[in-house]
Amino acid sequence: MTVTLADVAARARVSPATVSRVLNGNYPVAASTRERVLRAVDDLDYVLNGPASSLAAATSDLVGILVNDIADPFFGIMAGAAQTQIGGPGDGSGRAGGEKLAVICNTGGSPERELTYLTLLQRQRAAAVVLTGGAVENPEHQAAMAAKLAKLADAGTRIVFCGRPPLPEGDALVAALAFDNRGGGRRLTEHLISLGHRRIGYVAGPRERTTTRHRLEGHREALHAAGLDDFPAGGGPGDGSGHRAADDDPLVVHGPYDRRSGYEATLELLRRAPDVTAIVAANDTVALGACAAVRDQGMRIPQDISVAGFDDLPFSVDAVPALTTVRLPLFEAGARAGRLAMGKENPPPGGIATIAAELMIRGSTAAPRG
Amino acid sequence: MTVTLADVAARARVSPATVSRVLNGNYPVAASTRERVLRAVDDLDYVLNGPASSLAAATSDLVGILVNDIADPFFGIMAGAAQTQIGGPGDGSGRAGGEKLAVICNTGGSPERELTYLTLLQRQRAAAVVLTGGAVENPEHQAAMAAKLAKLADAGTRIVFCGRPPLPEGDALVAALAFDNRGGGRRLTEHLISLGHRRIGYVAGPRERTTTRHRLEGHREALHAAGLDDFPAGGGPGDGSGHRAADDDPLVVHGPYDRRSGYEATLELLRRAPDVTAIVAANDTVALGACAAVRDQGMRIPQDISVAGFDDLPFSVDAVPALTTVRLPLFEAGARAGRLAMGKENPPPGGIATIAAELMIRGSTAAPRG
DNA sequence: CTGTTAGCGCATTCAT
DNA sequence: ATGAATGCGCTAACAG
Repeated sequence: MTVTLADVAARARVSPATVSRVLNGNYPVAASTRERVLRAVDDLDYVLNGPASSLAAATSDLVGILVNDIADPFFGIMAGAAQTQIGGPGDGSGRAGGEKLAVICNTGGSPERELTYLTLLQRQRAAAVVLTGGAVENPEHQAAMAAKLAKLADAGTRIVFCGRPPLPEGDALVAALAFDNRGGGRRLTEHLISLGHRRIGYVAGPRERTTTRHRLEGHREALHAAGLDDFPAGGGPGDGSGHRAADDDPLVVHGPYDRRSGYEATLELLRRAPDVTAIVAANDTVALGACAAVRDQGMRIPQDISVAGFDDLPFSVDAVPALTTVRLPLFEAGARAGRLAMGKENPPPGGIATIAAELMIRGSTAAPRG
Repeated sequence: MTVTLADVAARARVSPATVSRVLNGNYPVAASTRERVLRAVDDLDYVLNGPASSLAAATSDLVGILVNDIADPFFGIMAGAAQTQIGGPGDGSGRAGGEKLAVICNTGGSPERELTYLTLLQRQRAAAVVLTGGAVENPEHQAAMAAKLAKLADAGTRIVFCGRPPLPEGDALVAALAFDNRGGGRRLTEHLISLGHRRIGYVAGPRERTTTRHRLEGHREALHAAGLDDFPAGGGPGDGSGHRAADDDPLVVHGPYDRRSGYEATLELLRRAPDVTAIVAANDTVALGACAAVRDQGMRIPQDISVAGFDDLPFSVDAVPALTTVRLPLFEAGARAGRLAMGKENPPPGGIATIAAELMIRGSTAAPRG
């Protein structure tokens, strides 16, 4: 019924071993033989049995890409970019040669699902795993992740972090591409301060996420430097003290990275502190919700209140007014992560590269009135 | 080095077969035995070898989800929804039980890559494949797809179409969920006509895509019914005659489904026909570009010109003014496709279900000026 | 309910 | 440059 490598060998009048060699291409084979085999493959419409070859070779051509939320373009862009480097250009024949199969796994931001996917990928003997987006800063989960990743690395799976800082104990990694969330957050708030804002609301992302913490820390650094913080700016990375401080700050509200959260948090912020003249959102999607809330309260952007986002997703430039935000080179980072996963590119020195964030000043921010 | 099922069996003092049975859970095993095995699994930190079990069982736990562009929320939402039904809720242990691994494959809208991915999935002996989004209407490609899908189906892979019409010869399919693109497009243009618009520009998607064709056909149906078409409304589905007609229509411009295309096509439309009072875009992303172009020309929306989109992506309600569009229940459709792929839900009668599109009238459309 | 026995289809030694 | 033989780790009959 199903045609196997042996069938191809028979038709090409060679041994199975030879067929295997031409298919994998990593061994010298006479040109004439190769051609005969290839013809037999086409004639028989043969498709390699992936599980069988993975079993024999003890490795598969799967590359996993873990994302928090694939419906969010932030992840979609990175994942799509990574896939361009992994899937290979295709030879146009639809025949599928030596390319890898990039598989995007949607964790929904849940630590459990993240681990489950890693186990599934481990089970598949994945060639590489790319982890995107902020990590959950829970000691237990971090330990479990470190252990799991170490096991994957042991089994020969390449590990790449993209837009996420490496794990504290992370030696089992090929490379990490970390976004400069803190620097971006700082420059964004500095911009607002330089415009004359003194009371700035902050709609933060979910707690216990590195992305959330770093962006917020950058914000507070800028406030602190300007002497605008009623609360301490928090300690160094990972000491956790920043959380308590932020928890007490009435100008900071936490919520998920979605539009609705931005809307509601902004309403709450406006209630708590009607004198805020600017609102910084954890990302562009949240900022869109913030804009809607501001408008629904009868205020204009930026005349009555400035709003800023983060990421510079494609729709941000089309917001009205266009959104001031911090651009992250998501596509480039994703592509680079893909190349690292494929071993096409050498890891950065020290295993970690920090990717710069660029302030994009547009129409949604302006000097406060009066 | 690597722990195998035999090791677990030895430690649990049972046969390998028994371990296999508790792991797969599809066979009666005494509770006490099961517990012993499970403990051994935990003690040894055993992870099933996917390739080996797929080889032996002649099927894998992979489910492929093909999308045109994962950076586009249109696909991200469907894919994410499908994955919620496929990945399983996870048992919170990170241990990975019987769940499937949903893998999202980004074709970039390229027919070759689509076929390549199907071959890769076939190679992996995927349990199911979900194809999302519009299909390319190229006879050669359609034939190749039909052949490939038939082979997959033969090998026991379940096939589900989501937001895409089934193939003409498509019998090798479990189910198709098709969006009512034509009806949605028609109602949208009817709405514009009822508002008083007579000259309506249309920014269409790429040619040779079912989605593009159906939406455009709906538009032209509405025009025709109102006696507003200078050109024939095109024949029935698939006869291709609609294309030629549309090609000659100065009020229709084709382009990719992205913001930039919307911007440029709108400029072109405005140049060709300065008297248009409304612009219908192929989707919301394109509509955003159209809005930007309209504004850059110094015109106001909707006072000077109305703009409408399609899909009702999350950001559309936050556009200013909020975008009139056609809502497609992307999440629900994706989830249903996921359930169909898992065999959790029965296929619709006749194998195909049409999913209704709902007109969302918002601020970006209004009556033309006097 | 559990153990025994055979392969699943291929990549790789080792020969030649 | 090619062929022959071996085993990857597991599941699925088949017994018991």
